[in-house]
Amino acid sequence: MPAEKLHITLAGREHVVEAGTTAGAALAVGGTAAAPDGEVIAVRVNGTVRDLASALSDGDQVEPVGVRSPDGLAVLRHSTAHVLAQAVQELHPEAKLGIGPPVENGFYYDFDVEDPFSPADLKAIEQKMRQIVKQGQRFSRRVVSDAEARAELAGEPYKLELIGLKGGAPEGSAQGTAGSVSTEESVEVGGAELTIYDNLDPGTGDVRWKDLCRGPHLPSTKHIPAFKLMRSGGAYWRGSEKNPQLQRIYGTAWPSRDEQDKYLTLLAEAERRDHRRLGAELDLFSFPPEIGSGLPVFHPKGGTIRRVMEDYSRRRHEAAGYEFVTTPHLTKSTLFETSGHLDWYADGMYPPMEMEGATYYPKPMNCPMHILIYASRGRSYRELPLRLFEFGTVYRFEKSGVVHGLTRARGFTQDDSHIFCRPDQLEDELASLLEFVVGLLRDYGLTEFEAELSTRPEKFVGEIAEWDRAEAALKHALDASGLPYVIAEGEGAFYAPKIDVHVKDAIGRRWQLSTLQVDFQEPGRFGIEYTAADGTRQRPQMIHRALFGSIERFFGILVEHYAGAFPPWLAPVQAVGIPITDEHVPYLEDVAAKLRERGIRVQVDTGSDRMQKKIRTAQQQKVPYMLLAGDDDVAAGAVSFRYRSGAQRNGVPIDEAITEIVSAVEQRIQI
RNA sequence: GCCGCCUUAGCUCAGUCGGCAGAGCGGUUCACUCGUAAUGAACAGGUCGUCGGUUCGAUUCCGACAGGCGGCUCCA
Repeated sequence: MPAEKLHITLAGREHVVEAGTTAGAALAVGGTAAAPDGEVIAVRVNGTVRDLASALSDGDQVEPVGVRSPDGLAVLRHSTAHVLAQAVQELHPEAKLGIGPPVENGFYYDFDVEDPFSPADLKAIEQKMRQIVKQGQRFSRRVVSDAEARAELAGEPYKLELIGLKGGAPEGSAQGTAGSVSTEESVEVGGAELTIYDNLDPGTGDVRWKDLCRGPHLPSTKHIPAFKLMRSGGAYWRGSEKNPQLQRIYGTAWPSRDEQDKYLTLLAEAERRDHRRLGAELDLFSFPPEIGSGLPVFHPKGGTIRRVMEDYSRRRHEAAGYEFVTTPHLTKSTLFETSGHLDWYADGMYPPMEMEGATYYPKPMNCPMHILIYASRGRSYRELPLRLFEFGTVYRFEKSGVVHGLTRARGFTQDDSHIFCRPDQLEDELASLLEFVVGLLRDYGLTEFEAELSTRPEKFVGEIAEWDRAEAALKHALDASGLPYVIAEGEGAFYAPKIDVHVKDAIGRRWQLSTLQVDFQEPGRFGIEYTAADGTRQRPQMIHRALFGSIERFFGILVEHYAGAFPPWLAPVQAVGIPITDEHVPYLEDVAAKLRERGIRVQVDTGSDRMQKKIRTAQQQKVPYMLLAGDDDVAAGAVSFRYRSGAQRNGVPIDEAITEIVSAVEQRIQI
């Protein structure tokens, strides 16, 4: 028997409301129609996000959900996905529905259609969506039985499949890692019961469209202030290559036009910084088709930056007790048979070459070769930790569709290190290693870091006790580092728990860079040992560590981080002399010679352009310092600065100018 | 690898409803010698990605391949 009065808690305060009061109405009673994070568009009842229209029970704890909260944004975006699907089915009645979850910054919906969507189709669909939004159709939830759902969705084979899955209880998908796109099916059939959402005509109350969906949704489409369709592309049904490919439409949706514009501006900024574009504009590198997809060449300017990056890294590694090794690009197959890589990674390797009865492979990784260096003679506990370092170029046959500029190439150079240590040294070694990694990344101008600790997966090699000890050591290293981190349970490789270090770039994008892994596989497979103090043979611990990941990828990330305006110490051309007239060329050549003596990369623009044009050229090349000289400067023994920022400083005595540039380079400051 | 789109001068792009192509920037040369983001003129530069098919004729239409772009899957 339902109570006539309900005792509920609204945003932490007790209230009594009439039976049958909806959550939205109750919130109005409680005076919480607006939340700090925007218009209230849903509620959290006893911890679960629900529609404003949902009914309450006695004793419910009710919290408002503002549109700018993570849950609120998901409701907004998922509701927009419904509008998208409705528009698509109105324009393309034959389209079958896949799923349509919210994702970071937006949403998507998958459709099975005869012909893929063209840009013109997207335009028409967006137009139709605007009509639906303007009409203010109401989202209305209803609970249905399994049989009812199957009857109503008889024409939607994918929805039927999802209803079927519900019985089989799709396991609660782990929340996606940062930046990854979630395809959680729970959006459709996550709850204890099956629900269908109807889109109701605001005037007649007729059902205009419906979808199997767990919800929750906005009260009506009127609450979608800003959205835009972004792109379409193929996507496998339920994310599996073995399934048919559907057509996915991506969109973005925001609580206001301003926020959407801000987001679109950010995307434009990311495009402006794209390392592939800047790589060509600044003459840094290219991918000659004659060489092959994913195989870059570095031009003199890119080569200079890369050399400076490597030189600095080498110096720091040397100071940190690393020893430098070099290994070949090819190896007999036996090496990768021993390591086990041929068993599980042959697809990712370049195909074998037969030579004089032996089979050779280009190496996809350096570790087995470093292990052979360790194993080249007996090792004493006294020489551990042994830290081997190499800029090792590897080749991986990335599938043709995944090659992407410098960030996903087929040939690249890892700043690869393998550290062999005694078990009792593991913890200290990991802690100092992490400190070293982050310190070096800071020197390249990155300031924001996050880490992820990936632990033992279900399938693993080695002893559980070993794993526990290694995971504890990794965790201690993280705690000591002070880095914010998350633990990804069960996300480790089968042979190693690991720490991944992510950085945020200048426009807030996250990149995964460094990785530290404690390997439980290779030391055993290669049978490496050391002689302990008591004369017994012991197996060393092995740590894999790539700091940049790959030089090429890190290079690409730095290009985007700096938008091509490298700090003076990395800039390929650090200063350009710009004569006011040809007469001042010899004077600037003298200044340039003095700078060169101090190790500064300087050029004098002796071309026939006007001085204004030379400034423009240097500016476009993002040269940090422009040194101008005319009659006044020559008379005063000075130069006039123009900085990349546009700021100027006239009549700077030559010695002072040199000191300024040299010290900016030495201190690695950004200007 | 899969779905879709794209490939014309070094770069960015226009163009040809099938009759051997054009601009701007860049390059070269000449003139100009100028004080903080484009001086002017002339010239050079293209087997219209490659191979095959259709056609009297293909840069244009069709196919395959290569390379690129956006997604998906993958990334030891």
